[in-house]
Amino acid sequence: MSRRRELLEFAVLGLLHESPMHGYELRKRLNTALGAFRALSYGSLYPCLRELVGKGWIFEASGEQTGLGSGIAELAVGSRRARIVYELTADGKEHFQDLAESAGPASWDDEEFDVHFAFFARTQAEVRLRILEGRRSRLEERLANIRTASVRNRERLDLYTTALQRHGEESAEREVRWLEELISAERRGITGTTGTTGTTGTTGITHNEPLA
Amino acid sequence: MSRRRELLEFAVLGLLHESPMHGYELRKRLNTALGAFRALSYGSLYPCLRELVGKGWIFEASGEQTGLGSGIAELAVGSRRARIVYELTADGKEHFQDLAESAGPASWDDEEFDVHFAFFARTQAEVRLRILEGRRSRLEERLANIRTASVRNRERLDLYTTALQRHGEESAEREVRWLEELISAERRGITGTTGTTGTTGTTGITHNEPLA
DNA sequence: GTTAGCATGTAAGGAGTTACATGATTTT
DNA sequence: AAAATCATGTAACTCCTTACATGCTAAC
Repeated sequence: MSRRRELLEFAVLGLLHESPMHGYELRKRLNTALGAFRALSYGSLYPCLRELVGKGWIFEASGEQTGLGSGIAELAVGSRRARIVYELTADGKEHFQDLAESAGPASWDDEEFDVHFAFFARTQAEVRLRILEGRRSRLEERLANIRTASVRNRERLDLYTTALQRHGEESAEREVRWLEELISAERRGITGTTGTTGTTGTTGITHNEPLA
Repeated sequence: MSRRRELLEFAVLGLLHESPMHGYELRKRLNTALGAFRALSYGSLYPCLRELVGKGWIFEASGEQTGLGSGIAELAVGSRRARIVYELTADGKEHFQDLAESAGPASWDDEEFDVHFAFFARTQAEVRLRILEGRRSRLEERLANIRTASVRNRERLDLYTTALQRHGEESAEREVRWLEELISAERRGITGTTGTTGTTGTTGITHNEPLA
């Protein structure tokens, strides 16, 4: 199973952890809230949901919504089309915790980081710190590369390339600062990241069309 | 042909426009300089090169590098492995110009924008302006979405989600400012974007591991 | 009355990554 | 002497997007 697919499963479990949802809504949330899945198609989502059901991590619950709370799934008798609402099972919750707690080098990547971060509220403080630090050092590597490159190229580049390079450098710098604030807040045991003054680019969030 | 593949072809033509290169180096440049192709594999690149040759946009030239300038392709007799150096044909140059000049809504997307921007030096001023403006309004849409969303959610979100949202918002704001500077510089006819003070996130550059 | 949005799916096809194969050369 | 890097390629497998099919409901 591809890393991307695993990430999708993780994200779905995370969203369902907040509250039960049906596919359509799930997709909307994934498209808007998480940067990684802008442009996720049903052709990806529904098969994924089926698999999660098969694994016993989620189950189909009824469509409570509109009229009569029939209680059983499949067809919401009265009103709109049968909405299949998915809910986490006990196993699903457990599996989600495992995933949230497992932070490796892959988690420092753009997409993974965003998803992990999105579920920080349900992640252990210790793991949060590890992820934030891993992410920071990843960005610092990048910064180092940019800098040596810009030294190496001295004058050789046209103005636009230079502007782009600069832009990237400053973005990375700001994100490092942002992370540093989060890290020190985390170290103080203060989850209250109220200020969040300096921010930046690569949380990938900029690439989102947030909550429509 | 997928949009992504077209973008790759565009990027390859653009890089070869600067100077002839062989596949291995081409890949390095794509992985580092252009954000869109971090993690491009040979399995994608070589087939792409073959197709470009087939279309008559590039051709295989000799591996001048090490020893004897044999002049003919295929095997660099003396030294290292036969390096196939690719070069643009006249048709290729023309086609590249066409692509560089064609700016539609797709060009406002993250990846496309980055690639287009990378070749701005060989793009008409008029087109540059159109792309920058398109990109800006795209980002402004996003900003509007973020803002209405954060109003809608008032208090409902945990601290991390809020921090993330904020971070995204500020990133987008900075990039808009960056674009604005570029746009006004462009309007003044001054290509000299010397200052580039305010920058930000989503040029996607932050997501790069620039020039190794 | 018609368009747009809600809601769930399937099938086909393309596209790209992964993994493998090979071998020279430079660095450690 | 080994390991890393240069250098080119192929094949299979997987995955995802695209497009289609269906039908209800709300808004215009």
